[in-house]
Amino acid sequence: MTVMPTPAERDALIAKFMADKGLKSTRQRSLILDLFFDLDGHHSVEQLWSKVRLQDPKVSVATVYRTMKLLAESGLAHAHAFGDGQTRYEPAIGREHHDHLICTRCGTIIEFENDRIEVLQDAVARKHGFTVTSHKMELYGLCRNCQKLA
Amino acid sequence: MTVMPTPAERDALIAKFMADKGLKSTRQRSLILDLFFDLDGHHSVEQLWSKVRLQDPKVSVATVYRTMKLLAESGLAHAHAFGDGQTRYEPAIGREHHDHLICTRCGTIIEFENDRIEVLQDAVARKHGFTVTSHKMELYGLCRNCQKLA
DNA sequence: CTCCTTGCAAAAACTTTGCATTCCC
DNA sequence: GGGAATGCAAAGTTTTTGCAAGGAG
Repeated sequence: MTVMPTPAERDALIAKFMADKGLKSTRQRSLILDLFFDLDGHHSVEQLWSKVRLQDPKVSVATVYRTMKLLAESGLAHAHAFGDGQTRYEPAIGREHHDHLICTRCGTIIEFENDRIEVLQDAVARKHGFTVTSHKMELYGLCRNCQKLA
Repeated sequence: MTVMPTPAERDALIAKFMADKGLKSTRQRSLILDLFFDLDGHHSVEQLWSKVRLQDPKVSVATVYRTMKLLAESGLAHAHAFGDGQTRYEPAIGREHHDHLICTRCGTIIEFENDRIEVLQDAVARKHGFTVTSHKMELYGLCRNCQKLA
């Protein structure tokens, strides 16, 4: 179900993000966005910063924090708090919504999609008068491999 | 669906918790547990500490942190990270599992239960070879009241 | 030229920890 | 009495912020 946007589509979304927020395009921001959207999975600011520094050692971690916060506010990234103390960000462009299965032993994260669950979630929200803008579902347990080892 | 345990049942669960972990019963711990299990909803350590101090101003916040961590490890409390920077704890005794609708504007949290979603979650996990031990589902959006105001 | 953005370091917010003292059992 | 629990303060983590300097439009 994953629909990768073309590079042009991606750039258009990023350009819209900049325009909507009145942001300037800077060397640091472009670098951070390029690296971030090429990543799969869920990355802490620290992890992202380490990749950024490989290409430009002078970018400060504060800039990465500021950029990711803006991205999350605008919906181009999703922020997750999986239980370790860090916020992890995940690209939200050209992807269907999905949820997570998290192995509490080895940390493996598996993504899944389930339309029927989404439908039920919407129904629940409506019943309570909520307009849902986003949601998170995380299932914690043991993956196949860790069940054998435990 | 909420099934309140009798005070005796609750004390039995707490006693088991103490015994299983080899913990001693202290004045501070008893006070913290009593107050915590009388609360509804999701409370930060800071909030809980402020209630504890009303009855015993000398209890330190470190003790509350330590106690809540033990409780969460033993399953008598659930820890949540709802996106503000704090861990919130919620009593897990005598309650059916439930999930949360969170208003991103006013912070209201509504709890709900939906058996059909749970069934689907289990099916998804099985398909990926996972044994699920717990899960979280959070729907973020605007509550009825904030929709009018926004 | 103007305002936005950055880097740096300091600070803030939350949580954990070391250690001497106190308290259960 | 002995080991566990506590209080206190210091330290640890993660994230935010103030401000002077630099950069984009």
